[in-house]
Amino acid sequence: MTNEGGEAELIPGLDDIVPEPAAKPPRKPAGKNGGNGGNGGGNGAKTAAKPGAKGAAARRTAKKGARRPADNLPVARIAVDVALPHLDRPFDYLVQTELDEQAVPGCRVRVRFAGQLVDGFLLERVAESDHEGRLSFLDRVVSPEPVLAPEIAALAREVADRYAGSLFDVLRLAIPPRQARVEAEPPGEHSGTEAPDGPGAWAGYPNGPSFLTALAGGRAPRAVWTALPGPEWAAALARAAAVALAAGRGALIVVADWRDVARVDEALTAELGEGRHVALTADLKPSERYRRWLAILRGSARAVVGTRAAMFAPVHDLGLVVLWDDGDDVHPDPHAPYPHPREVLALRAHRTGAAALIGGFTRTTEGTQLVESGWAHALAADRVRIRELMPRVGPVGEDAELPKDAAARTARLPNMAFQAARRALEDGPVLVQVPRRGYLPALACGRCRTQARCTACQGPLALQSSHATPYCRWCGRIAGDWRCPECGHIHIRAIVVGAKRTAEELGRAFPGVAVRTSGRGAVLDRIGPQRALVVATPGAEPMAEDGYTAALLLDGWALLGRADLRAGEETLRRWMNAAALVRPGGPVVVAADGSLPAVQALVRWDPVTFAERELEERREAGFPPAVRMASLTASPAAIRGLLSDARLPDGAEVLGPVSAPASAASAPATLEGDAPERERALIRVRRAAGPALAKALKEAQGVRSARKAEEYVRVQIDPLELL
DNA sequence: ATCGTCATTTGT
DNA sequence: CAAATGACGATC
Repeated sequence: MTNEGGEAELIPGLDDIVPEPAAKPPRKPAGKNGGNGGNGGGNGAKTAAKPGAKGAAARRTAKKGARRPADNLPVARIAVDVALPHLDRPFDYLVQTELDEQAVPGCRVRVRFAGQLVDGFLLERVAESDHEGRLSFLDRVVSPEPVLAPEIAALAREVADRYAGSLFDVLRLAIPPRQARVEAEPPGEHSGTEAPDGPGAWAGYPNGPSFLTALAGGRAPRAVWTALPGPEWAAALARAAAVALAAGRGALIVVADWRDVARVDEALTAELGEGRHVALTADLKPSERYRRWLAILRGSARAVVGTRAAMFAPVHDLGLVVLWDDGDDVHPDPHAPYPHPREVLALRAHRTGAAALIGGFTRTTEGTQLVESGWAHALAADRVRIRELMPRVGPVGEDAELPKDAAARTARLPNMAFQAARRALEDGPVLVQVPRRGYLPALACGRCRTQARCTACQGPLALQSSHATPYCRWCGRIAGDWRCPECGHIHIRAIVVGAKRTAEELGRAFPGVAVRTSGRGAVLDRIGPQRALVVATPGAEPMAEDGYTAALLLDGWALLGRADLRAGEETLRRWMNAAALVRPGGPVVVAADGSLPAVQALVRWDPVTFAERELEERREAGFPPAVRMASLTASPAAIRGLLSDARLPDGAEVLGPVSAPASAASAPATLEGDAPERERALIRVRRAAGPALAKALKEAQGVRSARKAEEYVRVQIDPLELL
């Protein structure tokens, strides 16, 4: 189902998003009947002729009460739930006459596979099988509900191939567990949709109205969106969804967390009324989750907003896919094969001819790649409008003057931030963004808590292990002779730079002001217009009803100083997401050196130029997304084994293996007591070789599993953490 | 987990 | 030389 040409439907340069042009035709189009209702199906005769097998077959048939294959399309192709990569292909079974009606494409089945009963999905019914040997009958049809829609089946295969994973792993992500009781409930009825009038929040974007017009016309415009600061983004998304629905198509919106789901849900209710859309979040009870998912499957809900698992929601006649804040690191699914919604939604948009809208307040390098390849258009407001809505950002460097106020000094609050907050607190809530506790072990003077810094380059000091000598995270210099520049103390200690501690200290610096915290464990959704200090970790900032009067972005060095390829991009994203909650023109104080590119981008509210430059640098350095990477995590021996089996594409570069970053090593919760030494190798190829790389790794995994290699190598395409 | 295949051993 | 045993690999 592809679309006729439209202005925005450029496809050039789409190296890896676009699959091979046309999918290969299904092997045996369900043409004619199997015919001859004899035992054992089409190829049974050969096997039955063997003397030994004959008696056994006869016995089995007699015992099972002489099951007979269905007259029409007696062969079912089944995707079975087995973990072995080399078995990632359909297996054919016979459909007995009793199950003929229920065994519909997409239904859940149980089959006997290699001696045991396993779950499976029925992919299609065909007239005959290519399989040489005897076919087994289905064990049973779990439910005739066709939970695996054809689009999702094809998508899941594509996603599995893209990520060197297996089909069933993807299906597990795509299809929620069955709830028999919910399935039996009568489906609700819903009304049609009228076209919304006008572009609404899209009026602020020069290309906005044309995007909506193309969407309304049933075309497939694709855009990478840089949203204006403020709360309007949710309404804009709801309006786009309403336009898709009015054109008779469905809409799917993926966001990062439950609070964004709630915001978009609210906006959809305002736009569409009740009952035409559903929200899918991870915290729903399984029954409610399945109820809503079934409403989508059955076509009674045409618009969906949800977190990452919703990317596979079986929306009918998909007309629009949206990913909000595509740089958020919670988007990629933590389950194998670790698909990213940006990729999955792009594949879906392409497959179904749906429009695509990917973006946030910032611009990711991946989004920039999509624009530069011609896959999507840039959709941003003009500078005049941006200036009207953006906050007023002022950087304060590390050497900034500290306030006279003793409490504010203790809170490590630069004077400029202290004064700005004090003024802004007279009009309403002030946001204070602090890095997550334990985000980066920071060292400070054991007496006055002044940040410990490298004497050579001013970089942050850190400890390799708890009893080692501190070293500089920037230049690597060992700081053996550290002395506090403020008080002369010579002992250094780790400090907890966390929301809770900062909140206490700020409370003392601003006596009489309510301090509220939002972070891990207790995340606030929104707060009122009253004066308050709101201390939040990145990503947990509550929305303020009329916007914050000011924001303090503290400890920028901790974000920027991370040894991570994406440190700059990610820091800017977190800053902008917080700063976007501030009233137009409101002061934002960022504790970081004003000459840094990320700080400049924030001051000018220009994430696009920043991302373009960043992508250019990655291109020169050979890093994603300019190239495609895969990571292999396992013991060094297993990694070497896999690499020697893999026929890597030309030009593939193997980096490592070196000892794996902590999160990569511990990701799948292994119950084994002593962890085997985990190392990680990276494979780098040019983007065009991405599909070949995935294929090679998948095949090598298959070879290993067929050979019963006991150690499993974790393969991840596009790993988020690189350094 | 189980079944079938094929090579090897064992029994006549 | 046939029957029994066992290793291996595919798994419909």
